[in-house]
Order: sequence, then C-alpha cells, then structure tokens
Amino acid sequence: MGRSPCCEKAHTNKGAWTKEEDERLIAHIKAHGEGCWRSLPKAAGLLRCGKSCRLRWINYLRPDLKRGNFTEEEDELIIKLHSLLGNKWSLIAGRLPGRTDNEIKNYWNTHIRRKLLSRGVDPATHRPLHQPLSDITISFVKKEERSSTEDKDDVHVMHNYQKQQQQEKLLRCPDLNLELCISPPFQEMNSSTVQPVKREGESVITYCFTCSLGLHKSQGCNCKCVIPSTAFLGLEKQHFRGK
DNA sequence: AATGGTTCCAACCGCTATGCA
DNA sequence: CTGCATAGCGGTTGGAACCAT
Repeated sequence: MGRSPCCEKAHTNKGAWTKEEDERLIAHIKAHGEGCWRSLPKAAGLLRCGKSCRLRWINYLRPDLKRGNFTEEEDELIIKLHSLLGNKWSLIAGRLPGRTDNEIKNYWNTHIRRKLLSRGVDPATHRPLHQPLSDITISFVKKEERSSTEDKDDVHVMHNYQKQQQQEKLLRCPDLNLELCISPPFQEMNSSTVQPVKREGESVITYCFTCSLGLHKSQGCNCKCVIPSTAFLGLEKQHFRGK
C-alpha cells in the first residue's frame, strides 16, 4: 500500500491567491519552515493542495526573491546559460540569485526570444537564423566498414565541423568554460572525490565532483561545501553580485 | 468610450525521478 | 519487489492589463 493522497482535490481552491491565503502561508512557513507540503495546507488552514502552496511560496512569496525588471547583465547571462543548458530553467535559475525558474521561463518566452530573433539568432539553437546545414556530415558507418578514401573525407568534414562548433561556442560565451564532457572526476589525495583547487592569490579551495557539477549541497555532495554555488561553469565573480 | 488585438505572468497540468509503506 | 505519493520540473493556459484603432 502506498500513502494516502496529498489532498482532496474536490475541496481545494484554484486560481489566483488571495491576500489572506498568502498571509496564512507566509505565517505558517515562518513558524514551521519549508517542507512537508502534503500536510501544510491543513496545518495552515488553507483550502489549497500542497503542490499549489509550494508553487506559490517558491515563485512568489519567498522573501529572498528579487522581483522587478531583469538587468542587461542578467539578460546576457540567461542567454549564455540557455545556450549551454537549453530549457533547464531550474538550473538557469540556480545561477541567478533571487530569480525563479518560472520567472526566467516567462521572461525568456516574452522578452529574450524576441531579442534574439531581432539579432537574427535562433533562440532554440543559438545559431544564426537560416544557416545552411549542408556542410554538416553525420555518419553512423563504422570506420572499418568504410573505404579508405571515404574514411578520409568523413574524418575531414567532421573535424572541420567540430572546429567550427568550438569556435562558435567561444564567440558566444568567451568567458565561460564550455567543455561539458563527462568523465571520471580528477582524483587526488586520499579522498576519492574531493578536488583541491588553487587560484592565484587565494587559499586552497576544495570541492567534490558533485559540487563541480553544480549540485552543491545535494545528497551526493560529500565535501565541506566551501565552493560557492555560483562557481559552477566558472561564473563566480564575473556575473554575480553578492546577496 | 468601445472594441479588438497583444503582452505578460501567475497558476495549472502532466510528466518523471525518487522515496516510502 | 511493487505500487503509490511526493517533490520538482518544463510546457501550457487563462485572464488581467495594456495598447492601438
């Protein structure tokens, strides 16, 4: 047997939240903290489902939300992150303190898409609009199954294409490290996963593979979490104002 | 002032991964 | 191990606000 349902859908309110509902939710979370969304509505005296409460809190009521217009700097950062991560709004939001995934998603769809289109850039691919793809060859034929001349040609084309892609990435985001290849983490010292990093003029910083992927403080994080979450993809200092 | 079109964004929906019983 | 609930995510929608005619 599983658990009982999170809420009685027939007896829950829908639509816009009232001021009173907001106040109840804020007061409850202030008193008891976030979490256990299942039991929250009843405990807070709200006729809403837990999912709705969670969304309302995360997207609108949280005290650390920035609100207000996006800066030009934030625009550019969102564009860069989107070119890297695609529609991973929660990951993008994680790099923009005080912004929610929903807010960024809406902002992307209403402002940035248009902005990119006006620049002649396809917002989905971040490539110039109407760029011919005729020079791209994708081959699934095994090397040993190809003739020697064929092989030579394919390798040549793919090599040029990869080079072109790398150059595009550099032009797009010159200040970001775009090498997102997946490989075993760098191993050092006794620990199997903790990496030491030394920067010029700084003390030694250590972080685990989990943190290096931007999963700071997640379950898999086994370091002391001294790396700022904003350091992912080399974005620290450059793009973030202190909170 | 009335009307119709457009923009914006909060909220909902449906799906997946994870965890619990 | 299985089935279900929960949490979280991305896509979509409804309707209020705004703008042009």
